[in-house]
Amino acid sequence: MADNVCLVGHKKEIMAVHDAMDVLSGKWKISIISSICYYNERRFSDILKDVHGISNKMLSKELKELEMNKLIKRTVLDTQPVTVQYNLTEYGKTLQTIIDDLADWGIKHRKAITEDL
Amino acid sequence: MADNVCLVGHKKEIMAVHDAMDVLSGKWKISIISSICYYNERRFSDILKDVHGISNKMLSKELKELEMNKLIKRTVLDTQPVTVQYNLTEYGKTLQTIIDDLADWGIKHRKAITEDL
DNA sequence: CTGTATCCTAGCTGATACTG
DNA sequence: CAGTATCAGCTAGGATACAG
Repeated sequence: MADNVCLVGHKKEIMAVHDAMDVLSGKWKISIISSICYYNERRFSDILKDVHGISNKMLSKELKELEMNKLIKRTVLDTQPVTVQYNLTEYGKTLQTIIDDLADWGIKHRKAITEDL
Repeated sequence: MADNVCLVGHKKEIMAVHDAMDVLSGKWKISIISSICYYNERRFSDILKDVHGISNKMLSKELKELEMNKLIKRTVLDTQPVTVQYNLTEYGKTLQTIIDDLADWGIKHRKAITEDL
């Protein structure tokens, strides 16, 4: 068949998407980021409630990974008992567009599947 | 940017993101979609090469799920031997923005991590 | 070429309980 | 409140072989 159309290829874009997913993939990460993102700052137990179905173990693990990837910042507040605050870093905030788009798409998708049954 | 107008909460947005991720999560789906998306149409073996690291078993499984979710269309061509073409459906094309954003972000992220070491 | 069918293992994940 | 520890089941995912 004619492969003359695609001589150049799109390896770069596909790899870029892959790179992005390296950091964001998994069942929970994007939901966690969106929780922190929409509220600006969020505590452990808040996120636990926001992200439906996640366990404390998973949340803890995912937050660590996001922190390692410099997407979120963890701040321990000197209260009694201890509270911990999570914020997006400046770098994490660059994901805002993607989160917004996903929210938009999710709303349309929810409509699509409920109407389509 | 911060739309903290609503003090009550952002459950709706977070749920919407969650809904979107229901369909898109997993290690491979978004990469597969981006492959089909950038080339308009793509065959099984093409995607196998595009998406680095995926096995035929996984690809087969993920394609089925994407088809069930009406994001892609599968067309068997009457050639010898059989070839199968995958395209985004009109619905699948609504993901284009998200894919583009992810590609953009992925490129920046690649730069960020290579400079940061 | 486009898949299916097995087999097998690492690690993801939930449930529950526990610590500081 | 913010996690950690442990157990046990499930599934993602690779390797290989095979079928239409």
